[in-house]
Amino acid sequence: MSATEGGPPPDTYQEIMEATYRAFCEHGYADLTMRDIAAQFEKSRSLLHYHYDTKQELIVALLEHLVAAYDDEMRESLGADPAADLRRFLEESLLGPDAPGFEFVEFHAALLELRSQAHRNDAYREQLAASQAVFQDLLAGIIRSGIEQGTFREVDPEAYATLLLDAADGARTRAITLGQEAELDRAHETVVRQLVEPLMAD
Amino acid sequence: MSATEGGPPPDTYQEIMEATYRAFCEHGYADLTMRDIAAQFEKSRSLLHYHYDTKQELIVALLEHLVAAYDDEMRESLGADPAADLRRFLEESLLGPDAPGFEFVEFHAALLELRSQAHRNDAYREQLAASQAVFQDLLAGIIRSGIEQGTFREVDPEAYATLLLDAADGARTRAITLGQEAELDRAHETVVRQLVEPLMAD
Amino acid sequence: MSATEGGPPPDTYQEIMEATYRAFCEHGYADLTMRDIAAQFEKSRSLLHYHYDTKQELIVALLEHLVAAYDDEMRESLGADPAADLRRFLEESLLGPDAPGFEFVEFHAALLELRSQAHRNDAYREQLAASQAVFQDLLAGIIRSGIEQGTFREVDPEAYATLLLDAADGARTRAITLGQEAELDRAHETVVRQLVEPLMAD
Amino acid sequence: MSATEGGPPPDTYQEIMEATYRAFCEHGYADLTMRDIAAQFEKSRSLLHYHYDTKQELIVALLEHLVAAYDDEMRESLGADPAADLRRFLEESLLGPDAPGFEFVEFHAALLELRSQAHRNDAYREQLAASQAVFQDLLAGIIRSGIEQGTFREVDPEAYATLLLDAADGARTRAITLGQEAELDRAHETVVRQLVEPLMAD
DNA sequence: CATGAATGAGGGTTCATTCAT
DNA sequence: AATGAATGAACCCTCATTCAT
Repeated sequence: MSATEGGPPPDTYQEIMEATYRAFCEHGYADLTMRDIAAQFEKSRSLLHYHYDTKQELIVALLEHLVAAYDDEMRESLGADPAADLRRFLEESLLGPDAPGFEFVEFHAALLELRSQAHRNDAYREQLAASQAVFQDLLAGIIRSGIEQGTFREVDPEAYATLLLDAADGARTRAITLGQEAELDRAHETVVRQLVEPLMAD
Repeated sequence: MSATEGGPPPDTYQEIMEATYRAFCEHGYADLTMRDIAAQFEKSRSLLHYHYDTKQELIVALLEHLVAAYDDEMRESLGADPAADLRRFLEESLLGPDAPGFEFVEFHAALLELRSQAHRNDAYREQLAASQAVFQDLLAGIIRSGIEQGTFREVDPEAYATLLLDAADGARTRAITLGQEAELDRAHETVVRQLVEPLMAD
Repeated sequence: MSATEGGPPPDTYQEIMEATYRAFCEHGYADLTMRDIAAQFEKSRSLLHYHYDTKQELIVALLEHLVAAYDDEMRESLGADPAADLRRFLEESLLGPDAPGFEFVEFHAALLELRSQAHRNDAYREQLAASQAVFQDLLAGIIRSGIEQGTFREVDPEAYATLLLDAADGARTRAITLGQEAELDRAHETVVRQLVEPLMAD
Repeated sequence: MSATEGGPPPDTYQEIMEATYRAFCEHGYADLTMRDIAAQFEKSRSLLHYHYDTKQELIVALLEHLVAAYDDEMRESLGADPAADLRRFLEESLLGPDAPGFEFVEFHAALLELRSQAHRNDAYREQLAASQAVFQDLLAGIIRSGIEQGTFREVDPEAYATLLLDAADGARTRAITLGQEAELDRAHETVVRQLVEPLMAD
């Protein structure tokens, strides 16, 4: 971070995050240039560098921004019915949120590009690990609740949560990379049948 | 393809594929330059362009090369015991083949970078779809055999094969991108317990 | 100069000069940025521009500041023994003043960078010419005294002063640019033997 | 050096050196950009980077080129009369060579800018030290010859050569930085009177 | 006086690709 | 078949300076 530390003023921060997000979805990560981001931004390209010394720093800031937003949203979405929570989560994860205007495929496509760089990039890796932990904790919590309620049979909540996330992520990655969006529906059905239903007690 | 159409002479072809593969594993896909590939190649950088008009064409040739090799290998690996075949496949998929010198993590890390480009790149997408089909057919075949033998309970072989591949791929992606290689073992255990064992009849 | 014309208030002026001087010695002239100077300054970067419209103006102010200080110091250092004065001057010029904490090499290295810009920069050139005149007058005065006293043989005081300054400056430049600080001692000896001793009457 | 090592083809090498030299004299060193050099070059800017990886490498190549040329020229210029050789050297050094079209002031001004960077730049420093050694050896050789012939009185040839070079360099630097080209003539007279004439035997 | 925010004009370098032989 | 030479389009980033408060 530059500008004597402290980050951009709130308005500008919002504008920058939104511009970066739009450019991220539109161009993906690999081909994303500072010019692309600036083109989505009302102010100057220099100002991006004034607040974020490097392109990577800006991208990391976007990740932090998104992770924080996810985290907030997740906490609110918990209901009293673990089975319903689980289903809702998988729907959002594979079919996308209802939110209109959310570019599910574009965003996840770009995110996959970024994730593919994480193993060589400490800053990205940390943010992605945090993001993963948010989902993991949420799902494990739901499963644990279900077990305690007697709704779910006894499984290792952490391991089962991971399995669900991996299966959903693998399917999403496949559908997006191969351009087979219809596979998202099929995968959703399969995961529900083979991983959620067997989880129900009795 | 350029140069009298038909591809390089066999020796040169081998050298180019090997050089490209080495550079691919070493630099990943995103940062892979023609220079990097040429550096692994005894002949000149220009010669790469003589045989393959564009960088993308060369990468596609590498993918074709790899897919063909996989395909051959897969067919030979089928045994008479579907449960054992399944286990072996998952081991190779998550823990890597026994083959010494195979850089499992590096290769899959690079491959993920490439896959993340596929949704915008028809040529990559086709090759990756072919590769996916090879695995899909193999696994579905194993499952179908198991069902016919009575070893496995009745499931949709295609859908179940996909689920297994997705779960394994999701786990591999997670382990590699987050730099948590130990997770490969844990994921392998979970997949066997939650997806292979429940498949067994009785 | 900006801001109601007349320069910064005395305290701020001192702080700015000291900050500029420190940055000048630390970074040299060529790589000196307003950021570097501000980093040595307690107040903000903008304040520098408030008091000095341009970077060049600030550097010129530093030169004026230094020349004035030299001038004062020089006048006080004159003694009654021209030969001793000459020797002392050459010692300071080539070996550095006794003053601890004076970064002889760093300062002269930076100054040389600045001098190398003077032929295209009127403002720098004027300040450096003034500085040269201070030394020239001082040395010529010493020599003239020596001749009048009969200590020195008859030479053109102005020309001989210039020769001494040139020889010392050439040697200092050589030692600093080539990183051969030991050459300063050798050059001092040579100048004394070949230019000071032959000056003595008899 | 890039381009599989070995340097540019001779024609291109000449063109690059000449373009770099012209740009060096025209813009000086501090403000010299790769674009400035390319503007003096018939071919593309990229080609400069093809043969010389960095700007610094190109500048070093120019220095090598110039030092080699100096060296050749110097060896040929030696005559049988040490006093005449010395005079001729000082004339060239302070008044410039007869060569029409040689931009004495511009070149030395730019060179001074570059020399002022040498103390932080190993590559420059090495080249400049080599250049200094060429002059030093030449002058010391002349003086030694003169002593052996009995033309000059006995002095330390190395130290006296250095003194001559330093005095000439100091004067040239002064004249150029202060924009007082007339001082070159005066300095030449003074050096001859105070340093060459006293060197003559008897 | 004093500041953080904001800008525009470059500057060096990289890279896939093409050309000439 | 094979090569070294050459190109042009971009890209990230830096910096002095100005603006609004």
